[in-house]
Amino acid sequence: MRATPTILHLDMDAFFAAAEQAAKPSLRGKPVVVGGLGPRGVVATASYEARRFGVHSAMPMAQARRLCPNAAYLIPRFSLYRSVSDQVMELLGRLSPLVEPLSLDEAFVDLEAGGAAHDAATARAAGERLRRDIRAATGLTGSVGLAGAKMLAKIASEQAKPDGLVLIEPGTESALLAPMPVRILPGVGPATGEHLRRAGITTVAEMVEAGEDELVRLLGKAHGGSLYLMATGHDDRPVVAERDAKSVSVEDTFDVDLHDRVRIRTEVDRLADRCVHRLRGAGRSGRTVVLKVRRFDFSTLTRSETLRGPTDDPAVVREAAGRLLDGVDTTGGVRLLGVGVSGLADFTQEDLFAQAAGEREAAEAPAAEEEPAVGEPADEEPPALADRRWPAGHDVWHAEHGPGWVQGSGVGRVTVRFETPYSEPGRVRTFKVDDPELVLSDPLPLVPVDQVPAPEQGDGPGEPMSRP
DNA sequence: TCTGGGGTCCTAGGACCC
DNA sequence: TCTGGGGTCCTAGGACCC
Repeated sequence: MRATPTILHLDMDAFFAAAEQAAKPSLRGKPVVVGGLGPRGVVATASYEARRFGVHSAMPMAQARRLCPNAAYLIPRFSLYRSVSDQVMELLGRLSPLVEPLSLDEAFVDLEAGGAAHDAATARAAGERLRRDIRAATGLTGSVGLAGAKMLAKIASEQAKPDGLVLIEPGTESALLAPMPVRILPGVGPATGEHLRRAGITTVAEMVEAGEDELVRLLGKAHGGSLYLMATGHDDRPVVAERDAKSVSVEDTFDVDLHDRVRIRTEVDRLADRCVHRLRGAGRSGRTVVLKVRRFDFSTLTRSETLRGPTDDPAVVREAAGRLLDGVDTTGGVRLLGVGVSGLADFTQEDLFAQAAGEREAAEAPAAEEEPAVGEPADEEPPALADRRWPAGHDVWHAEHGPGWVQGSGVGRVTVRFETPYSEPGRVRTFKVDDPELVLSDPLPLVPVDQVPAPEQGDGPGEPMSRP
């Protein structure tokens, strides 16, 4: 806990939904819900317009549709969000070398470490300038919290939402926290909240009153102890940049439960391959393989196996996952399967081969097969025109009408709205799904590249996304 | 049409070693 | 030979976060 409010927490407002509204003028001011569109999808982000209908993150999509039938329902486009996030993180990096991203849309910054602020006034100025720069570079709004500790900076940004800034003056934290519900503290979720409620504790003040020993008795040593510190406003956790990932995992929830043992096995194989693909993309290998199974009744189990040494060999991970699956009863059906690798090490199989093989005739060996980039489709035949998918919200290009996005598709037709981030709301046209004039395209930058203010020094605000 | 996907950290018991 | 204790690794599950 420092005496100056120089820890900054940035949280972008309704990030995925706001990015879609920036990309699609016809959706601005309207309810937008981003999430999984399948029968078991959930809401990732709801725009503020949709929140007024009671729609919120993690809500089943079916429930959201009942509450807000007229919203636009869109599939997440992570490539777009990642590129906007890169621009935002680049702006944070100009404030300080100590930037700790928490997700695509959230980060802590230690302003003091970067010399960007040394007291409340300079911290506030830096926060306001950051908000202006983010809006200029991305067209989106973010909320800023400033305080002398991480926890309080995060609470401040929450209070600042949307599109605001809140600074908590050091010395005022205890009074501020006292009346708040226990759920405000990071680490108090549904279970802990209920636990505390049964003990008659509903506010932060009551946690302080209960005392450390009582919280430890109720919640355990580590959890109780750290929550007592939080409740009393003590939080000395430093801002730490760039932590290495400790595990990599992939999982799929199926539209309908799987019963067929052979099918379950092939899905596990595919998940193992996807997991290894991501692992290798990160230049890592791992020693422990984890299989996750969620059954028809939502009960979830994991089985793990630790190998003799780290691997990034898909066949090895497939076989380990397969052995683990052999020990799992799947009668009744399986709704989710997952494969993960932990115990990560910093080398890949290629390194091992290179070491083992020494300098053995690189020219003689066939070149390693090129892996497609993470998130991109493998090197396959392009689908036949009639088999192409038109995901809702995806950008397209039409030879005659230019850039637009998929508003919907079905019964052999695809509906496209022709507009761009910089245009007026556009017109809708409908085409056959096999129209050769129509192709999927990459997202456009939310702000025209030539209008992004140039940085004072150093690199530009990230690569502009490619145009079709 | 009930409940995603990607992570982190903690606890607790048993094996194993010294 | 019997008994005890501590440390580390592995496995499984659960809470929490975005």
